[in-house]
Amino acid sequence: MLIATWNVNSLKARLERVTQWVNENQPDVLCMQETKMKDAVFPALTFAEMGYESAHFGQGQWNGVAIISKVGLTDVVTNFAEPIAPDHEARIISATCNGVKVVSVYVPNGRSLEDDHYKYKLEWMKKLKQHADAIAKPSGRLVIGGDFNIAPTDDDVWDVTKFEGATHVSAPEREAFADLCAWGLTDVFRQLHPEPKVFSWWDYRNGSFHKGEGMRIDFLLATKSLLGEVEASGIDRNARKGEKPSDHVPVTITLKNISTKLKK
DNA sequence: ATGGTGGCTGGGCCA
Repeated sequence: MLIATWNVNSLKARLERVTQWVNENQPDVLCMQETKMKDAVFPALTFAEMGYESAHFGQGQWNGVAIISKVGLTDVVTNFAEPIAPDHEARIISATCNGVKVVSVYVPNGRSLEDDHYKYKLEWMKKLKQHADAIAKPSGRLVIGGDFNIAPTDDDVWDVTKFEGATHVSAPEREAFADLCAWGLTDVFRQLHPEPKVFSWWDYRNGSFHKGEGMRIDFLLATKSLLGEVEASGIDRNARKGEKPSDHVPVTITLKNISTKLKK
């Protein structure tokens, strides 16, 4: 079972790149973020023709998250699960796909350490942990995929000295991420790939991709009970090349056994 | 270089 997460930075602008990547890689489940569209224009039919069910939680101009699956998609929850106070933006959607609880998240950026958006980000991370608790037990089969807008360690940033006083690397953000993991989640890519300076995002500006100036801020976090089934994890940096790329690339994990039963 | 690029939009915000 191949699960992927990808901040597509506008599904309208990225649809051709996304369908091409899906056709080539055939993920069983893909979490998307920043679809930047209303539910009414989400291209469900396009994905259906490719064999995928889909669920989208959009708001329009900004944010928007989705899950597409070809191994079943049930129990869809938009926004945080009850009784958590709902977010005023479309940043989280959950579903069950082939016995795995899958959550697609777009964690707030934070903007700057002084900004109210930064407090909102930290609060949002607390609520994400509550959400995990509401829909699964730490012993359960849960994967949270998404753009966390947090680089957990200095190894996840090209040059941390460029980030003094900035978001994404601050101690409170990293503590919030560590707290979420301490609930019972593992950053699967990091577990399998200890090497530093492997990134999932590069700024469009300044030729950042060409210069290797990126960050690893997109993750698939899995509960312990799934770790024994993990065969592989990857970051497809090729997706940052070519015409009209997103500034993020897909992150993937492969779980053994549990999808083949559904495929004829 | 107080810049740069890209995606909303339709001027300026957001990332």
